[in-house]
Amino acid sequence: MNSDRKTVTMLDVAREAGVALGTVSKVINHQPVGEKYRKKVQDAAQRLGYQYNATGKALRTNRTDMIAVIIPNTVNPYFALLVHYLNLELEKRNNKMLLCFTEYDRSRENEFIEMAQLNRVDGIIALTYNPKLSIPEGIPFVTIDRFFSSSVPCVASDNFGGGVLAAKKLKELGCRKIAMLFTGSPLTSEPSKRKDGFASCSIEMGMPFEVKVVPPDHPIEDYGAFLREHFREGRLEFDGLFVGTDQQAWEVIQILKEMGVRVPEDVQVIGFDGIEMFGNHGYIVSTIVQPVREIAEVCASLVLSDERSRQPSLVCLPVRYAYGGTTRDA
Amino acid sequence: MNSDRKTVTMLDVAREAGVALGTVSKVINHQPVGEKYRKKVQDAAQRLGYQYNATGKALRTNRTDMIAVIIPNTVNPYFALLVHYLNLELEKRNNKMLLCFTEYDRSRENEFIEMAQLNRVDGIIALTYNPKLSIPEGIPFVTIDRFFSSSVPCVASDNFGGGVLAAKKLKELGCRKIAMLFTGSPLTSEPSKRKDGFASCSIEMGMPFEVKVVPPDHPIEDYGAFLREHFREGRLEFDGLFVGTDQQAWEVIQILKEMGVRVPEDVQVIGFDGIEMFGNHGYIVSTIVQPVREIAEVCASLVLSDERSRQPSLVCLPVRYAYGGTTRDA
DNA sequence: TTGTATGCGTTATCAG
DNA sequence: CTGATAACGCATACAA
Repeated sequence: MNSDRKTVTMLDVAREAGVALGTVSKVINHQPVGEKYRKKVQDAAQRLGYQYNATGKALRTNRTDMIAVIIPNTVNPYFALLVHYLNLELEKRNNKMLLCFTEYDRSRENEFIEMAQLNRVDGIIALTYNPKLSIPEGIPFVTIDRFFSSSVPCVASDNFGGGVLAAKKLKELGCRKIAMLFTGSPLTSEPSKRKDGFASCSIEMGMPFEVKVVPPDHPIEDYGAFLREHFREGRLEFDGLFVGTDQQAWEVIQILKEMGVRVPEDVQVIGFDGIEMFGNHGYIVSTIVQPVREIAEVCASLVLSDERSRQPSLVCLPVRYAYGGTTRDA
Repeated sequence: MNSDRKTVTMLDVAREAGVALGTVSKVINHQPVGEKYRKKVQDAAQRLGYQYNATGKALRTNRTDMIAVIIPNTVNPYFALLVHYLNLELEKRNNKMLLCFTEYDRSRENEFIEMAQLNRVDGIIALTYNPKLSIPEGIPFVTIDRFFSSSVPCVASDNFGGGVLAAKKLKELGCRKIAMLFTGSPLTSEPSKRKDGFASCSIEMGMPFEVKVVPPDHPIEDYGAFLREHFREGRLEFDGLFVGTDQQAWEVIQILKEMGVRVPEDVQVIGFDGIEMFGNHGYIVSTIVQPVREIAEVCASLVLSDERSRQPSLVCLPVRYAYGGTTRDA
């Protein structure tokens, strides 16, 4: 019964097989080796129950085949979807994923970056909120939805175009006066362009509109207050609403219900993100859908790319509109 | 401009500080060291921009402070919540989380276990579906909802008790004939006890009941067929339904709506899990709530425990009932 | 092609 | 309390 007396190393396998250590390494790593040797090594490895040790390789090569993903959490369905596809794309490229949840804590964001470096991850993909994020130099770093500098690639969907699309769609669906509700982060992030596109398009179309930006702390209460201000004689001043995210759109709809405003009869609502009930049971609101899969693919591809120079500094991916029951285009 | 010419090591710091390598290691690891030496080392480290390398430590100590979590995905809200709390508890104990998504693929489950071992994780927490899971010997292993053997700790909520609670609640809410819809995995898993508790309690209470178990492939279609079989003269035979999971309960309710059966007026529905809309906006159905936080806590605590022997082989955590709009106890 | 020897950065032992 | 030195398991340049 010699169980886990001592861990079996490549050297042990080499001795057992009657070959040299280097030969074993080559067999394990699928490098060209004489067929007889290959078999001898494989047999010996089998006999001894040899198990490869990735920490040795990591130390030697300074590569871990591991990418750190830094994200607020996975409870938010959009983040869950993003993580899902990121994992898929990383796995496809033979990389592991080290997941770090920040819970929107800015100091944690920096701590995780530090931790990831200590653990010698091969790269970092980050969706963060700290405007003063300390982005390391020597390691591939890709951000989602946050532009820091031209040397740090940022991947985002076409937020401006999404805002334009929402405004157009509301007009097309017969709206006469529309509003956008947006929660503004202090950091001018890519998502803030949603309101810019909305405003720009509304002006161009000659559509009466309003944009309400509220601070990130209590968005829903502030949205409620705004809506009540514009609610007179049992009627909402707007017949079309574009809300910054699907979740907020859903929350706004709850408020509207309480006010006795019907959706989509009295007011049509469009959100942003493309969240589906349970991931595949239809959109929870009419929405501008982010191309999550493509975003993940570009992130993985960029962070693992050898070409560190001459990388695009901002990648914008196209969005699309989808019906979700809160507009009148069934 | 000497940027990343060469990575700074403890030896470099030792030389710069004029002390020995061992001393540097002790300072870094907060071991007792003369105050003067400590300062010298810290200054030198600062000056050189020294950065700790965890791969060296991993090789030397064979510990990575990393726990692998193996789970189908994070798109399912219940899994998302579980991962959320697992991460919290692991982080609290100074461990990193290596997340592996199986997408219910049984061979992948085993591959991830293999991968985790190669990477020398300190332990594995797994929620899997392969009855022939290859559980390694030399590494702490904790399962969720699946009992394999008394040497592999399993953490689950009190599924039997949850089934009892659901039956009791339905009776209490005035039901006269009830049914349980359950998706059975080929592996007799802990969750299957939900139906056992339901049946046992119904019998004891003298409540007419039925249990419908369908294979995991097309649960919803089969549920629909079952419901239509028991739908005669515009009326459902049951006035109370207990469904295996919240998601399935939600899907069943969609089917009932299409059939013209009103919830909760005509039939009351109770699910299982305790899924909330966006994690904190109220339960999506009336439900038996799993103590997710406690499950995560016990998992983390068990997998990191030194006492490998004399660990409980099955930990059952208490559930509770919560109203979610699909019963008549508003 | 195969074999040998060295070093990756850290921890731990053991003698001062 | 400090300092020199030997592993940990692997990859690779270089010699055969």
